[in-house]
Amino acid sequence: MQISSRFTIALHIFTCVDVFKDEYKVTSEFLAGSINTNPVIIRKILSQLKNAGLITVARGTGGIKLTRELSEITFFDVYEAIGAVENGDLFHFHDSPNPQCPVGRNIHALLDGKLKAIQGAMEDEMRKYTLLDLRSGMTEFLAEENK
Amino acid sequence: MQISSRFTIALHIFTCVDVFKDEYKVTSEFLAGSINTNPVIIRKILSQLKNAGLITVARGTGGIKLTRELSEITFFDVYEAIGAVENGDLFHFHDSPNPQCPVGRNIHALLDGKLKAIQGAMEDEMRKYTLLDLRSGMTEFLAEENK
DNA sequence: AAGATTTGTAAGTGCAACGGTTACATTCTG
DNA sequence: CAGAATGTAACCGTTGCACTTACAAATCTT
Repeated sequence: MQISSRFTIALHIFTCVDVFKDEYKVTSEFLAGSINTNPVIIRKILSQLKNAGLITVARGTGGIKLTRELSEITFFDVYEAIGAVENGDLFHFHDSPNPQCPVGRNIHALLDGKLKAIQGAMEDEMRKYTLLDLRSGMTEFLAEENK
Repeated sequence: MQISSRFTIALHIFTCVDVFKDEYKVTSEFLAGSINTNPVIIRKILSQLKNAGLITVARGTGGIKLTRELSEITFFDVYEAIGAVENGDLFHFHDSPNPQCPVGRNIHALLDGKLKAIQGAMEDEMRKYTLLDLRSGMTEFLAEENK
């Protein structure tokens, strides 16, 4: 299993919004064009980002605005907003191990801390990258193209 | 999305094999009892662990043996054996972003390294835990129960 | 050699999430 | 009001997961 493409799509959206904000009206239609998917998919993701308080979306007129600086939004914020992982648990624990079995009734408590540490390592790394990193990286790529 | 319960089941299996190896014949049936699932599920997972070279399984007579010391098998080895993540990629990248769009044609290259770093942080943490840690943790839990 | 036990595997079921799509009400601007 | 955009509900097809039944292949015991 993989973490939903909604996560990478969200990052793609943020990049587009900033890159094109002065040049085009960045609507769900426009974004769907760059991402090559359906506008409704985009709107659903925008909805999640809005509910998480990362952006505002203007109805009718269209237009997406960040509520914070690019440097103040990390990959982790986006990952959380998207709900990329059910109940916040990366690992799916098999339910109801046999309580009659000594191993069965203790395995959950035993594994829990270690699995949390593993997931935590991933999430901590996610906190290191901001949307500003993404934006400046894209600027470099585009400059390279225009050489 | 979550990482398949086959991963936690595999860890459960390893724990049982070691805890019960002198006391019972540890068959797929026996394991299914502790884990509370179907023997065929267990056999499939055993098959993957075997293909990865972590264990040998005796047909007919039953019996599971590790090919290395408990301390020589990490959570990462198990995770890899199980194929918990498609193509080895934790993140699902939306396919075919629009190559006509400057962002679309560069987003993949831009994100790739960062996503790999995030996945790498998780996998490195996985390498820190061995089956021996699991075994000794279980021993402690059981000692606690018998107090 | 026969019978019992166990693994290996194919085939099929039900379910849930994902990505996609159509359709339409709602909201805002001009 | 007309036009443009978002918000959502409803539905589809596909895929992977967990589970189950069934049976062939391998191995041990007697």
